[in-house]
Order: sequence, then structure tokens, then C-alpha cells
Amino acid sequence: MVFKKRLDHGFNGFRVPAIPRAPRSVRRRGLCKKVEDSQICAFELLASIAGKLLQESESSASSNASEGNDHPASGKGSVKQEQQDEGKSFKAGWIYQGSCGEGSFASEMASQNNSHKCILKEISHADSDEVLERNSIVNNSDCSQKVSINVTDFGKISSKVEGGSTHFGESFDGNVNEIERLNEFGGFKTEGANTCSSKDSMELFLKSPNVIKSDSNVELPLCQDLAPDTCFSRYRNDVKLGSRDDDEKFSRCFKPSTKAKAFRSPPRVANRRIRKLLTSRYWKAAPKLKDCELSRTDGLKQFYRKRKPCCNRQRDVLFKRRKMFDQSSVVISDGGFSCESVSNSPEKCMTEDKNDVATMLNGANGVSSSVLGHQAPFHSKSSHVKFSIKSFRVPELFIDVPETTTVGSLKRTVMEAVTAVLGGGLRVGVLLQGKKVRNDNRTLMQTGISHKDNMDSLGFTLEPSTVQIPPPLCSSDLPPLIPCDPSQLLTRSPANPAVEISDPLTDPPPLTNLGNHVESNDNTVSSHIDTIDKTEPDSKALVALPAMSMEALAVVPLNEKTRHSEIVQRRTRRPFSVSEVEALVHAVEELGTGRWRDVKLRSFENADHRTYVDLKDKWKTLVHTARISPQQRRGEPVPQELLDRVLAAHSYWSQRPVKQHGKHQSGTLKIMETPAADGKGVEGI
DNA sequence: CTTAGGG
DNA sequence: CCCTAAG
Repeated sequence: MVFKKRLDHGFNGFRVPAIPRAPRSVRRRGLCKKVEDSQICAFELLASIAGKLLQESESSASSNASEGNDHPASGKGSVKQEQQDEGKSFKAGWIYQGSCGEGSFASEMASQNNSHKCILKEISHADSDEVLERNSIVNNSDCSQKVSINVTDFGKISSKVEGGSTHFGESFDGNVNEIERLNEFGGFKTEGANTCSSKDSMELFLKSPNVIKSDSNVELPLCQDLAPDTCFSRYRNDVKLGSRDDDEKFSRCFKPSTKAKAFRSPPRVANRRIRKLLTSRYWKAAPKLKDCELSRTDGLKQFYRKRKPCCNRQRDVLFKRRKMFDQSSVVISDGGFSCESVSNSPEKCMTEDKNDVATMLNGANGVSSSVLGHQAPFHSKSSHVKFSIKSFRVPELFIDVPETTTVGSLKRTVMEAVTAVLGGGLRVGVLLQGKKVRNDNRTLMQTGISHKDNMDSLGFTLEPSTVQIPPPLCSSDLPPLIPCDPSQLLTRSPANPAVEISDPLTDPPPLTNLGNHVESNDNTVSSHIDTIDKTEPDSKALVALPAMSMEALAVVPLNEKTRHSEIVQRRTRRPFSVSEVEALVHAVEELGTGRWRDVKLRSFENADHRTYVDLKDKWKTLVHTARISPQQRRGEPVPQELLDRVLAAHSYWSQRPVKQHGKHQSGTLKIMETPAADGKGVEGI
């Protein structure tokens, strides 16, 4: 059974801006081909589901009153109660669903490989149908085969056909167990969660018809209509990172959010603009964190310290958060959920991690919902950081269903998976300038998150909270389960940086909290599995857009820059893949050296992490590499052919300065397939 | 903001 | 990759 690598698909809650990702590493290429269609569908499904969840949460948010009721992750017993108690409260609902979903999901996966009951009523037809059809297309040959749909953090989905015997279920099972064993997956109790719970949860969802329908309708269309294949292909495209075709397709798929970059001419600025637009545009769809007020350092720390008992702590947090929400301000702890676990007693954290997660989710939802309600109040206190989170990406999901399954069951399965992930297996990551901020104990100020600075670079991610297992899974041929999301993508690459980046100085002692493990795992995973595209850190998950009017922050802090120096982290190292090199070489062949910006635009438009300076530097190193003996070369070997081209292009362009108009023209490169037709060439003539 | 180079 | 000087 080969598991295809899942493609990353930028997916933020609802059409969201995707973070550009570079093509995956060559290594994974082979694995990644296949059923992309289904992926898309699944993706869509996922998106729709996420949307539903969000909406539901929003709608019901107002109604939640009971704080004490949440025992989110507590597991089995509490599930039903919660359901009843909190069914109305969207937040609770989320949690509950989440945990239930997971459990059910897991259990089902384990127990029934073949059939999934259609607990869920049909949510949306088009989507599922699509998915099934596509799957069937792929798998049509063998009925016994199973179709696996893998939804990554990014929201990308990859489906695979597994040979006759389906192992997915098995493997999944194993994973689940593993997870349980580790306590990583709070809500992942197979036993506790049974179909019933899942059903219930599903019903809960169904109860809010509006949500469901609207979402599915809304979301699916985006991708389905737009050749999904192509969209995905982009990710796989190893050769050209930024090939226009891909971009175009891509953009088509995700019009609104997708890559702002595609649309922006001047990269960053435009990007920001777009972000803002998007933010406003999707305000409703994607819950935002508005007016999140972060109390600074002291406040945060104390805030945490005060709640030691995990359970209580969680509740308190939730409670406070809700409160905050009500006030139209969200409190974001620097540590975030993971942080809590970290700073406090680890063990407890471990066990209750799930709870935390759930809480977190609730908080998020609550936030968004509340945000919607009160956008106005901006308290611009000098020491507060305000921002909004546009949307979150749904973490990777791995879905395995038999071909013979019904659309309805598929939907249900996806729903459950999504619910499970959202409800129990997520943790929040904070990205600053594309880098993961690992140190939970640092204050925002120390981290460099001040209301005045870096707001644009501030991001949040939702990552699978359960980790530890992932690495093995990933590395092994096991299908990437939820935890393993490379993208990490989350971690995907971008995220990875966290590990490297973490500031040695300030980094609090290795708390070895889940969070840390996770991250490290992610890194590991990503390194093994994918490589490229994970971009940023963005990785994965969700993207938080700073779009808010930071300007609103009136007071300028005195210390704004204060700690910046500390923050300054080196960008994570992202070795160029062969495909990237190929793209670079090709671009340079055509454009010549000295036009790095053009090269960037031409071939790396979508690779946010590659700046023209990076490209220039890479070229520099390539030239050097080409000149040294193969034995002296390090890193991923670059095909000699490319190196030859590098030298040829280098020498060619060295002779004809770009600036020169006439001369180079005549000789124009024979070396290159595509002579510089661009600017200079033309001009020269 | 881009380039070009050194570090 | 970073940093910086120079257009």
C-alpha cells in the first residue's frame, strides 16, 4: 500500500488564503501521484465541514451560558452530558463533537473497515458525490480496494487506492491505540466513543441546517468548479515552483483567499492589502479574532500561573475567554494551550491535553463569534496587542472508506474526522514572520509581538496536538495520519523553523511539553516526508491575518522594539530542492543573472519563502557548486546536468551583461532553450 | 525596493 | 542565510 503523499492545499476555514507552498521534494514525488480529484473533493468536504462547524459555533455561541458544563475532552462518560448540556452552546458543541467525533472516528475506523453507517444525514450532495465519483474513478478496478482520503492540515486531500487489503483501517487503528497510549489524543478513545456518540454529534450538526447547507454549498463550489486536479497539480509540480500555469489554476481554485500573492504585483505590500481585503470580505464566513487583547507580559504570566490545577485551569481559561469574548476581546495567552501544559505540571497537561485543546477550540470559536458581534470596541491601550484571526486551516485528516461506501457515509466520515480533529487534536501555534514561536513563556513583547510591530508577520496555526507518534508513522510507510501532518505543514516547513529558531537564549528550559514534542516531530516528519511545500509555517494551519487595523492601536509603546533583538531569528534553512534548482536555472537561463526579482516573479512567485536575494544566493552557490568536484559537494545532490546548465548560463550571462542591449542579442544563447526574449533581448533589438 | 557582494 | 552598501 502506497500512501500518496497528501498535497498541501491551502485551506483556511473557508476559502482562505493559502500560503504559498513550494513543490514538494523530489523524494516524495512518486508517492504523490494519483487521485487528486478525490482529494479535492475531500478537501472541499472538509472545508465545508469546517465551515459548518464554525457557523454552528457562531450561531450557538450566544446561547452558551454554562461554563461548568464543559468537560470537553474528558472522554467517554462526559460526552453525553456535554452533548446535552452544551449541545446548544456552540463552543461546547465543538468540543463535544470534537471529542466524540474522534472517538467515533477512531473506533469506526478500527472496527469497521468496510462500512460506515450513514449516521449523518446527507449534508451536501454535490460534494460527496463528487468525491465518490472521483474515488471510484480512480479505484474502479477493484471494489475491494479502499479509498483513502487524506486531508492534510492545509486542507489538501489526497486519496489513495489501497491494494486489495486495506490497511488503512488497521494502521489507523494502531495509530489510534498508540495515540491513546500516549495520551496524546485526548479525545481519541476508541472504546469510549462509539458510534452513538458520533451519531449524536453528527446530529448536533445537522440540527443547524443552515450551517450545513450553506457551508457545503458555499465551500464546495470553489474547488469543484475549478479544475481541482490542476489545483493540486500545482503542489506536486516539482519542476516549476511558480509556474504560471499552476498559479493560475491555483488561483482559480481558490479565488479569494488563495494566494494573495498571485494577484499582487509587489509581493509584500500587495499581499498585505489583499489580506486586509480578504479579512473584511470574509469577515462573516471566517470567524475572526477581533480585538484580541493581549495583556502584556506580566499580565499573561500571572494569568497562567494563577491557574494551576489543570482542570480548573482549563475551565478558568475557558471561562475567562468567554468572558473576554463577551467583551469583544479575546485573551490570547502567550503560551497558548500548549503553553499551559508546558508551564504547569506536564503530567496533568498530558492527560488533559485534550481538554485543553478543546478549550482552545472553544475559545477560538467563541472568539470568532464574539468578534463578529463586537468589532467596535477597540481599547487601545498601549500595552495591548490587537489582531484578528481570519481563519484557521483544518489540520490533516486521513479518511479511509471502502469504495462501496455510500456518499452519505463518506460525508459522515469526513465530518467525524474533521470534528475529531477540530475538537481534540489541535493545538495552536504562533508564527512570527513565518517562524514558529516556541517559547511559550515569553511575553508577547519579548517575542516581538507588539501592537505596533510585526503585526503583519503574526500568524497562528492549528496543529495536531497529538504528536509523538507521527514521526514514526510518517517515516514509515504508514499512511500519514492526522498527527503526522507534515505540513506541518504545519510544520511544514515553515513551522519547522520553530525548532531551529527557538531562541536558545530565551527559550525556556525544554519543557518538553507536548507542544515541543510536536513541533520537533513535525520537523522530523516534514523533513522526511515532504519537503517542500509546506511552507510556511505557515505552515499549516491556520492562517491568522493581522489584517486588523493595527493602526488603531493608538499608543505607541515605548518598548515596542525593545525586545526585538531577541526575537530576531534566522530564517529556517530551506535547502533548495532539485526542482527548485531546476526552476531557478531555467529562469536564469532566460533572464540572466542580475534580474533576480524577475526570476523570483517568474518562477518563484508562489514560493514565499524564496526571496530574490535567496535566489541570487542560491545561484551563487550553484555556480560554486558546479565548479567544485562532486566529492566536495554537500547536501542534496544536484544533477550534473543542471550544474552544467548553471555554468553555461553563468558564463553566458557573464559575457553579456544584462544591461547591454545589442550585443548579447546576436549571440543569444544557444545554450538556453529559451533565449532571453524578455526585456533585454527585446530591448537589445 | 533591488542588486551585488561579502560574511 | 544575513547584512549592507549602493543605485
